[in-house]
Amino acid sequence: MVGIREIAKNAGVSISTVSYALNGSSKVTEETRDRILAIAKELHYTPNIAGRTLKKQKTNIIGMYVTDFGGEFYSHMIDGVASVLKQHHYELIVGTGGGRSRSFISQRFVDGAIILDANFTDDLIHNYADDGSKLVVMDREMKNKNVRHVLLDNAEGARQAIAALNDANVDHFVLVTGPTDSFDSRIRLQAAIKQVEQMTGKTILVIPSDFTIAGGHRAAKSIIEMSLHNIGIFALNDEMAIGLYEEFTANQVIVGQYVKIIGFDNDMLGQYLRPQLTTVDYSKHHWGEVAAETLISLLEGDKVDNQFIHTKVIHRGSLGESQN
Amino acid sequence: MVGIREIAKNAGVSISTVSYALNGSSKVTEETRDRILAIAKELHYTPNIAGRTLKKQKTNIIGMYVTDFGGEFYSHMIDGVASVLKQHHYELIVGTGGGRSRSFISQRFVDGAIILDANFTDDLIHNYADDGSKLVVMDREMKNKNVRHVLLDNAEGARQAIAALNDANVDHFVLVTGPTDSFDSRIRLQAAIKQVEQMTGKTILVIPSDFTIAGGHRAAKSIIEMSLHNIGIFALNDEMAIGLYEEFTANQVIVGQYVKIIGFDNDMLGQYLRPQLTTVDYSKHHWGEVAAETLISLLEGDKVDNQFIHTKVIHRGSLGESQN
DNA sequence: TTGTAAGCGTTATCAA
DNA sequence: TTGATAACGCTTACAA
Repeated sequence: MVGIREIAKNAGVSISTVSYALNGSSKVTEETRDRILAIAKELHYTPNIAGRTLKKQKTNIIGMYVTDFGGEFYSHMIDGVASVLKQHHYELIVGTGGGRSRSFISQRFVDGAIILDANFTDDLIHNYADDGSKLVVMDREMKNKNVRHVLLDNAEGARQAIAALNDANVDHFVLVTGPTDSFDSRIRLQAAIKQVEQMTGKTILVIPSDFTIAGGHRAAKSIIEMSLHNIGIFALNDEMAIGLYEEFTANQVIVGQYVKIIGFDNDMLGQYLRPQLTTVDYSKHHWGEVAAETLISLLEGDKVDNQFIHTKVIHRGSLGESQN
Repeated sequence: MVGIREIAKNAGVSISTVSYALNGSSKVTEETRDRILAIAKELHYTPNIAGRTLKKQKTNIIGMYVTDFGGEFYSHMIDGVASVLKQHHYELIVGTGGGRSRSFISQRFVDGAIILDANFTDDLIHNYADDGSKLVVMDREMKNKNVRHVLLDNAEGARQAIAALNDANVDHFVLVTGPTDSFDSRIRLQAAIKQVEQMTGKTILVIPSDFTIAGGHRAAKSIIEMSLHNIGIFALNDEMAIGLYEEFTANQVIVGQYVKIIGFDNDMLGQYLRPQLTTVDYSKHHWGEVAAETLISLLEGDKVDNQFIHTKVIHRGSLGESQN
């Protein structure tokens, strides 16, 4: 490990001069700066971040916490986060709150964090925030001076889904839910029910499920047993919609005709179903960008509000739409 | 930010006593320890990692670098890495070498790193290693005292793929490659050619492509134009195989009959094709585990060799196999 | 323009 | 068993 002392010795100057030179201060002559820079390069000098952090009390690193690293879901979002942070000269590290790396927040290893991770309880987040950490949450509502939420407009998406089913002239509305402890599921369900009631007054059947493909299988079995006609299913996420497809197909129930399905999330797999899955979409990249911008405003002391991300329906055929 | 000084003041002891108590040293009486711990808790004390790092010259954090966060490919691998690191009390952070976070390595922000990221050049990795960083690479061969590679046995996988095609009694072998700068592609291609020659002496057609779905489309078009009969295609990754499927299907060429396809990687999407894609599989989770174990051995100064991960063929129907 | 020295929060050596 | 103090690598106010 070569540090500024060694460079100073080699250059025949003091460590402060080295520090000034390295940080581009105008206090040193161009000549000494060049000399020092050359020596630093020759010695493969890289600043020790621990030393700097200790002094500056700031790492310029942002932590992002996700429940797991699975799936393309997070991919675009993280890209969005990273692109904005880069512009503002922040570095991004990604971890999962399940590990101990969440302690990076309280240890000030990160200047702030973006949380989309069920491993964090609300209480824990409040504790961090009350100790002064600046946070953005993407999977829950939260009211705290040091926290902002950047949320998908789940209610809007649910209303759009119901409207789309209604446009497809279904007679029965079936809602397949996620787990009860899911914030997204609760909001989507609530908004969907309300929308059906306001829009149509038709019957609503709620099938509790769990956001998984297997959950979709089970839901499809229940639906088949009831042998209703002309039903429209709003699967509160696409994974379950895939499960529904698989089970219906196995039972010769044709999606888009006897049963109409709309999902939520625009999972890539939906494009590989036949007919392709109609779903509620939103830009994950944009969501990430907004989260990052919000966190930076928070860090820089700017006034900033909670944010919402808009949704829209992508029609692909599973409501019986004609495809071009 | 409450530190050990403040705790010391509250407890009426010196900072060193606090440090001992906090670190569970047997030098302090149980009584004072308990008192100090209680005060620390009350004050919401969390150790400042920069201070500790500066003193210990060790962070207990491992960095993992991936090209992008996309897809389920990395997901299982990272899980494998994380599980092993956890056992050894290391923390994992994940970044991409495209950003500046790769400087964490030279800055000693991480004790070691696992690299599976085309953003790093071989030279850069050598530089880090020559400066003393311990590294494991998963996407290239590398000979350096401080580096080990943990690689997929690409050659074995390619031989298995060719053997499977041969068992399916194809007359022509078509190889669809990845980009020429891909290490995986080069090894797979080389081993596949050799295996065809040794096993059969039949004709080999190599179609250069790029590991993408679009590349698969283009390759399929070339193949259709040639109107050969009874051909077996080894797509050097599954994404291209998906592209092949799509294009063949659009041209009424039935996969598993007129054309037989085997892929590589066991991408999840392969299960959604009809017939399902036969492919060369390997455990990504295990791969990650081995990489982590290798890095830890390297960090602890244990003697450790380069490692290889085995492959096997999963038969699903795209070679015309009968499915149960 | 350059140097001296204090201080960031922690650990660890040595003395008491 | 506890305390005083140096040290880790860096930045920065102040002195020269």
